[in-house]
Amino acid sequence: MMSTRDRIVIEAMRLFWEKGYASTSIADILKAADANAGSLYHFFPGKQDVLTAVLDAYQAGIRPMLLEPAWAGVDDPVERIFALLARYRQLLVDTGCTYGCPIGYLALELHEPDPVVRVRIAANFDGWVDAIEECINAARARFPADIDPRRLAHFVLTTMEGAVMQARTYRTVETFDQSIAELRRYFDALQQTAGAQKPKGRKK
Amino acid sequence: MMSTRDRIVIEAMRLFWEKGYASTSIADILKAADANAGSLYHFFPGKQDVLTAVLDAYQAGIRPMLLEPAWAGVDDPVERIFALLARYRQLLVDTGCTYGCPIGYLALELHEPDPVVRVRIAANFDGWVDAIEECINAARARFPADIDPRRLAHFVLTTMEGAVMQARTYRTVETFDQSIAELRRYFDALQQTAGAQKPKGRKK
DNA sequence: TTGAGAGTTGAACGATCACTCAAGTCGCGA
DNA sequence: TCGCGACTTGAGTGATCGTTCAACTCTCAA
Repeated sequence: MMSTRDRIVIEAMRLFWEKGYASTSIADILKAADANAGSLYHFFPGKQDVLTAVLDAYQAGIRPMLLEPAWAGVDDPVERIFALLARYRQLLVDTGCTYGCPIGYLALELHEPDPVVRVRIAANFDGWVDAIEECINAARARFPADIDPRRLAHFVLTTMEGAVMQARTYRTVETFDQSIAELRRYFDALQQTAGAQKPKGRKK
Repeated sequence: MMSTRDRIVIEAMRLFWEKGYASTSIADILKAADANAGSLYHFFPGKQDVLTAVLDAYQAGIRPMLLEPAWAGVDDPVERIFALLARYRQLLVDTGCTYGCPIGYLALELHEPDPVVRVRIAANFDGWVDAIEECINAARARFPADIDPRRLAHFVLTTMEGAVMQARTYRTVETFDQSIAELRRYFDALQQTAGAQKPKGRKK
């Protein structure tokens, strides 16, 4: 059976994702988690502590909930990067281009966040970038020697977050697809420069 | 003399930029604009109408307040793109990496915004992308024939917004600089492919 | 001089916010 | 069987939210 604490965190994850942090009231969380105010404040000193628990839960879920499903059946490291991006595309399609990356959402909403919160958002980004960097390093030989794998990995995150933001604003996956297409072209150009070894398994 | 209505819009622009829409109260705006509640509601039916007025003001200011200062003394169209990005970099530096693009901020904060609001955010993005597209078209001969100028312009916006988001999260311009550096490398690769005509005036 | 409309004043409204707390239920070791 | 700590209950707190409104001042055309 799921504990009250877990139910609160899970429903808060969903609500922060759907409505944002500021627009989600404690009452919203309590109703969704079928709990009372006293229970929530028994586990969490305040609303912000619910947020930090949510961010910790996201971070813990990066590999099992995000990367592993996205990478199932995809072996080529570079294709894994684009498989992950395709995952976000699917998220946009499934929600009518209204819900994007929950972390990026919180990153922009909380303008002057408590360091406790900001550090956790940064940690989530780091976990994501780590995964991309692994892929780039696994295909290191295909890229020019002077590229910086981590810098390029950050650029993939930059593209994803920016593309999701535009897709949500325009309510179209088209802008998302076009940004990813430009990123693909950049990757192709990089790999072409280095000599284009074993480009295997590219879809479509 | 500046009218009460103008003062309200200008202070609301600043406050929405600094604290976000939801976190800015009517009382905040009234205090900053030195006005009373009745005056605000004389000009605006509600808080959301203040927001639409702010978005209209941003859109009207794109050329005179953003593009013209950024492009002063920069003639090369491609360098104008990066001069505009440098403008956002300066904004980050001046504010200790806390304030980024006000439109991107609102775009993510308002999750299921009234169409009236969403259309205005999209219009702001469009105005920005139009400017970039003009630059690309002005240097059309330097790029491969099969690139889509508007698509590439959207990609510049994608990069800017994503880079600003990360800079704010990490509280460093470094991540911003690195993303822009990757974009520069992409532009260089594109122009190299097409034959590299007249690369003039690149700084540093 | 007068009247009317534009603009201003600021107290007050009900709703909702994050949060508190005294009283209660429950499981479990002693 | 007892007692204690973990957890739950839900009414209630003051603060703040967006918004209303009747009364007021000011400007200027008639």
